[in-house]
Order: sequence, then structure tokens, then C-alpha cells
Amino acid sequence: MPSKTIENYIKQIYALQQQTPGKFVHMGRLAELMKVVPGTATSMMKALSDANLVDYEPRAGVKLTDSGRQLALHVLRRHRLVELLLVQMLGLDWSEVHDEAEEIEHVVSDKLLDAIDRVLGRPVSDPHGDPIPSVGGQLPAQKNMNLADCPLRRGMKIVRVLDQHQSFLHFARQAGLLPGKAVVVEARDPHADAINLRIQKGKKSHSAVISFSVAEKFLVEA
Amino acid sequence: MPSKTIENYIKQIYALQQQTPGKFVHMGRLAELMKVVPGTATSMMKALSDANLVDYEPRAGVKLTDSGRQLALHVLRRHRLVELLLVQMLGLDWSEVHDEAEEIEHVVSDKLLDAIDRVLGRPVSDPHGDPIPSVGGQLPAQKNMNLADCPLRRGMKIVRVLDQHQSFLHFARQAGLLPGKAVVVEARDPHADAINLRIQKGKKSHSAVISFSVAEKFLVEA
DNA sequence: ATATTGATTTTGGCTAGTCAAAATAGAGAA
DNA sequence: TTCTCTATTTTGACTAGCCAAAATCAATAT
Repeated sequence: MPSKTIENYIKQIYALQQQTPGKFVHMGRLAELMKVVPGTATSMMKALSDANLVDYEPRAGVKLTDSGRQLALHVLRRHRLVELLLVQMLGLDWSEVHDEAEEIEHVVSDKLLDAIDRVLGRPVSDPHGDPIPSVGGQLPAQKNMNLADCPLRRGMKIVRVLDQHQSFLHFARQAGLLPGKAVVVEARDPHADAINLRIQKGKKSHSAVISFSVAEKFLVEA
Repeated sequence: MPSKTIENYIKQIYALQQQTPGKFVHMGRLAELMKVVPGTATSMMKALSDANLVDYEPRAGVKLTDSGRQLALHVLRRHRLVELLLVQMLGLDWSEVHDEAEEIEHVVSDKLLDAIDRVLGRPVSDPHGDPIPSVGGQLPAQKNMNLADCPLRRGMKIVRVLDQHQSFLHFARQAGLLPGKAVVVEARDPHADAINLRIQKGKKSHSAVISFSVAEKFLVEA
């Protein structure tokens, strides 16, 4: 079994590869996000390469192999099912489950994972709207718009929040920007880096202003 | 935070101290149960002694300090609440939850633990009848009889099963010897090392024969 | 009082994962 | 083409846990 450390490196590489598909993940960036010095990342990548989890090109970077991607998706499935369990069955707040799941994801057996999947009713996404990979490691292709590029003055529904930091999620909830909520982009001003929103809250609605970089964190559909 | 390894040593020492209260736990026995060589146990005990979790007397053994016992009970609380969660909310079999909980018990935060405790309705014992320590580390004193020393021909109720090995629990269930079930000891023959039981199963009942050492694993009350 | 025996401790060495700091390679500037 | 700068890699060292095997202690037998 891969250690918790290995699973975390693989998960991080997977996330970085999503940002720039096809490109190598560089040691500097990886080390920074894993909070280790670059030399540590280098030696770890050699180990992962020996384990056939990554392709490592010296001075270029790494890419996940098929089995590396497989592992990443398996960890992601554990993480997201655990998050949903914590929110739906144990009543934890959606803003705090990410950190809890970060630990638990490494100790969930396949049998337990299936039990969780069953009691939750085979869900397809977690509390933040992130899709849950299938047992076989399939991830439904989601090509969503976000609040920075969706049509203006049209009713949109939030389907996913990309930033899982606790403080950001607190802000998101306080603003009413939760998965499932309806929202309209009323105007965008690139020079001011400002986007005006109207957010539905039951029968009422209120407005809010966010920057483009924040808007990109909210995926929406019509 | 104590590592998973430390928590496991402390838990094991606690269990051994329950068997022979007041006495030192010897390195040989501890090493055997932790599946390490004796030298490893010795050096670990020095570390735990430095951390003020045990009192270590060279060539005599160890005893838990107050904070060691505190830690043991905290781990036990996590273990037993997790077991109950797995059985009651996730539908896992009581015979397999021990091993799962063995891993999960090391990654459950206080906040999550309280959430589990809450949704389970502040339970006092786990699926095997083992009492759950309080948040403060209190354990209700249970002085139960067992099937080897309880009165003959009297209706008894099983309250706890001490052996958590999967195969033993399979046997226990198959024999109908689960916590909550009614049972009568019909006869004991020390020379044959045999105890005759009559086990209630709904309206019906069936008989079984077990040895004294097995009988000691079933705690009962009138 | 001495020798034997068995448990315990010590010593040296191993792996996983990490850091600090020196060495090196490659991309771009001159 | 050569120099410089920055990212990357290498080297040496550290901690937590572990094992193998030699050394030591204490209890018992002689």
C-alpha cells in the first residue's frame, strides 16, 4: 500500500496537472505546495518513478503514469465520499470537512468506502460540488462556465466551489454562494476587476461584488 | 500530538495493565504483542518515559503515568465510538469493525469525535459491549460475572464479548452469543473443561458447549 | 560462592522522509 | 560564443521506528 506521504504527493501532482494539462509539473511548484524543500521533492519523485507512479524527466518535471492517475482518483474518491459523510450524516460544517477528510482519506478501506457510498446513495458530487470518481476511476467530464465568463443577466446555478480553504468557504456561505444557489451576473468591469452579482436567497435576493479571480472559483450552469 | 505508533504502545500497555493491575508490564510480553523485538520495546519505553507517558524501571517494566492512562482512554473512546458508527450508521458487520477502527482511531479530531458521539446519542458501550470512556477519561466500573463463574440454571444476559478477533466474533454470532442475548448455564464440568449452555433465540432455544477459557470471554448479568 | 540461564539492554545498522547547503545544468543576456 | 542567473539535483545529516546480534544483569541452581 502507498504511504500517506506518497498519496499526498500524487494527489498534489494530479491537481497541478489539471491546471496545465499535458505539461510537466515542476519541482519548484510541487515542493512549494507540499511544503518541503525542492531537494526533497526531487528525491521523492525518483522514488515515485521507481514505483511507476510518475514519469520523471530530470530538470523538466513529472507527469502521472496511468497507475499514478488511478491512485490519485482513488484517493480523491475517498476524500470526497468522506467529506459528504461528514456533512450529511455527522452534521459537520461544509467549511471544515476538507481538513478532516485530508486525514481520514488515507485510512479508509475499500469495504468501508463502499459502505459509505451505499448509505449516501451513490452520490456523484461532494459538498463543494466536486465530482466523485467512480470505483473504476472514471471522472464525469465537467466543462462548466464560471462567474467570470458566463452570460450576463441570465439565471445561473452554482454547481461547484473550487477553493476549499476554510476561510474562503466561510465567506462563500456568508455571501450565499453555495452549490445549488441561483445567481445572476449583472455587470462586469474588467478595469475595476469587479463583478456585480445578484444572489437569490429564497424569495429575496441581495447583491454582492467580487473580483474576477474570486469569480473563477465558482462554477455555474444555466 | 502523539504518533500512531505511540498511541498503539500506550493502548497495549493499558490493556496489559488491566490484566494484572498494579504490576509492571514486562518488555518481553509487550514486545510480543506489539510484534517487535524486545530491544525495540525497550527503546520505545525510554522515549515514552521522556514524554512522561510511562514510568520505566529498567529490567522491571513500565506502568502508565496519569497522562499515559489519560491518552489510553482517549484512544479507547475514539476506537469504540468509531466502531459503533461503523455498525450503526454504515451497516458494517460487528465482526469486522475492530480492524477498521484500529486505523481510524488515530485520525479522528476532537470535533469529529463529538459529532459522532452526538449522532449516536451519547452511547455508553460499543457493539461488543465494551464501555466507552467519557470525554474526561472516566470509565464506568463494570464488575461483571462471566459464563465461567455465574450461577447455574439462572437466566443471564450477555453484556460484553472480550475477544475482538474476527474469527472469534464469527463464532460468537453463529452460536447466538451476542450482547443482549439471554443464556442459561446448565452445567459445568471442570475435568472435561466443558460448559453446557442453553441459548435463547427469540421463542426458541438451542444448546452449545464451550470450554472455560472461552466462557470467560462472555461477560453476563442477571 | 560460583555458574548457568533467560530476560533485558545496548550497539550498530536499515528505511522513509525530511532539511541545509554545495554542485550543476540550462535558458537567456551580453 | 561565453557569462550569468535561477531552478534543480546532489550530498551529508537528522529523526522515528524498526531488526539482528552482542553484552549485561539478576535470579536460580550447584
